[in-house]
Amino acid sequence: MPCRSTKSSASAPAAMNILKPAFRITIWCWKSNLLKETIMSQKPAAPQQVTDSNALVEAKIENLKHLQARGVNPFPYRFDVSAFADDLQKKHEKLENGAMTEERVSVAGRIMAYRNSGMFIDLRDATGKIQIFSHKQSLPPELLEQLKFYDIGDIIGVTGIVRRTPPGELTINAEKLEMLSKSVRPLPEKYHGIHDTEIKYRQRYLDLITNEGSRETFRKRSAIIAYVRQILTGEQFMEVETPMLHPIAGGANAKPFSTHHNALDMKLYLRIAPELYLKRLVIGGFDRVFEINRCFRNEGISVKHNPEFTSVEIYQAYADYNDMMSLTERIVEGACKAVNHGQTKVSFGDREIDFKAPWARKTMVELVQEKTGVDFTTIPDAAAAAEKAKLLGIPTKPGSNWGEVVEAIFAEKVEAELIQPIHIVDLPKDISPLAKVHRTNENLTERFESYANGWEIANAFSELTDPFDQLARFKDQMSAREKGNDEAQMLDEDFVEALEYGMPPTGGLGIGLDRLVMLLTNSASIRDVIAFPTLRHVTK
RNA sequence: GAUUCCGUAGCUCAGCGGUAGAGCAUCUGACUUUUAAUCAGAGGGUCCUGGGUUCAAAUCCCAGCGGGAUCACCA
Repeated sequence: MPCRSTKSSASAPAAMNILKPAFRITIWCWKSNLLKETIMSQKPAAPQQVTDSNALVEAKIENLKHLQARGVNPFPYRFDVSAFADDLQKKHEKLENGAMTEERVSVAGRIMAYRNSGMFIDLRDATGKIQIFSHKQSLPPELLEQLKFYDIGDIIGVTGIVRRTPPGELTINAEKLEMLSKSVRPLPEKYHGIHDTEIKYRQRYLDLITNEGSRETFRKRSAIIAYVRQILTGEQFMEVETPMLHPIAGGANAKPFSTHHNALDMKLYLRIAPELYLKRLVIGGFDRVFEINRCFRNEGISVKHNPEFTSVEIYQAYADYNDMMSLTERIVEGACKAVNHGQTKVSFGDREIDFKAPWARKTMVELVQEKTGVDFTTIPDAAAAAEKAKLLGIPTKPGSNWGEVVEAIFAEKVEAELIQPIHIVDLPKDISPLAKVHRTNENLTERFESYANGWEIANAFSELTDPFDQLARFKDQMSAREKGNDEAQMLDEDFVEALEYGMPPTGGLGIGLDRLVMLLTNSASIRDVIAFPTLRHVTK
């Protein structure tokens, strides 16, 4: 807890005793360390109240009091851990059943199971599980006595000798036990764990304590992000941070969250994309930058959408969208191997997806033609294209431009069938205001979106570097906004000015990391890969 | 936002008009090389909330709250 005040007090320690407990906390903040320790070493108030109570809680509090009565602090400060469960399991993999070692270790973790009146405890730490054996042969009588007051859910430290029991369980023969934190609430059922999705999301810690699958998902999420960082820094990309509070919400077509800065009396938006700031850094001379970023979009929540989500945006000067395709493949294939035992194939539901590079590449209009038989490049007029779409059974919004019509048909007819990884290339200019016009077709841009499992997982362009064209595109977006499209982009004149100083030809790439984690962990919902997904607030 | 399904003990779930149930967890005791430990016993409920129908509602109907799924918007 931050202690911001340096103010000292002349109050004598003795005076503290007459203060009510709640008031003491306030005072802690301005005390010297010495005085703080004096206060903290005082016996804490008898713990009798939790936020709500029942017989199960009371039973644990009783055990806590028993420990205190024996002089045990149920919430001590530290413990010297010398080994982790999984390391021990691996190290002694070949230890024979019934064999002893001479290795004395100290482990710490949560009691997950308690058998034979505590003689056998399953202890779990961050890496895995190990059994603890408490017996009068090695454990002093007073500790054997304390063991009665240990409960499932308590966090304890254990020191002892590693052995393997005759039935084959790697075990520590406890010579010393130490209560490290008393749990006063019952853990969920040990066999089934937490199934209630609401508890899983609102009290993620309970999900993590009880469900190995959830722990594994979040470990893989971390490994995937670590891999992305590793491959990019290995290729001389520089990790940077750009603002999350934007005076203009740019870089994507989306509804922003808005807020207000009091001191500046200024409206600010939570960023919908870091794109325009990252490009400013490229203009500044950082030729290869990336940001693993949280974005915020004030839109619907679904199995694939959370209001805040994580992506990585990458910019590489002197590269184009072809380079970005191969970079996408390197990142995704490599991340897949990193969490999938070196394999490029993963199961997702009843599907198998193979991320092995190179991926297929097809243009958007080509795929639309494959599905509908209509070559929309021969119908460049928006109204005629919309008419054709209607004949295909896909109504478009009135006033849609050509690109929006093509995109709508693509979304309706093609998208869901893009199961194996594929780059959809050369998207319409109308829907790509930050991408460079295609070098051979003025209605298209050098932009691609990568799909897998029917989901967009990456979006990239040869970045638009021409300030005159960029200004024109922004103006088109502005007129779309005026016509009621509240997701059209805002005009960012400062960004155009930056382009006027000269931006090198640049390839830019964004990858949705939550969706990538979903694919690589066989997770059906984005809420299963975001530790604390956005939920409605509930007051208990 | 629309449609639809769900909400019962701390957890996982049965019950679906007629006295509120099981397993785990908890408590008491037994046992002591177990591993979803076992054995004997006990306690534990706002059946999400509020209305309604009925002799009788956890159960049927309506509304609300929360959650899931699908759709729309979107990545």
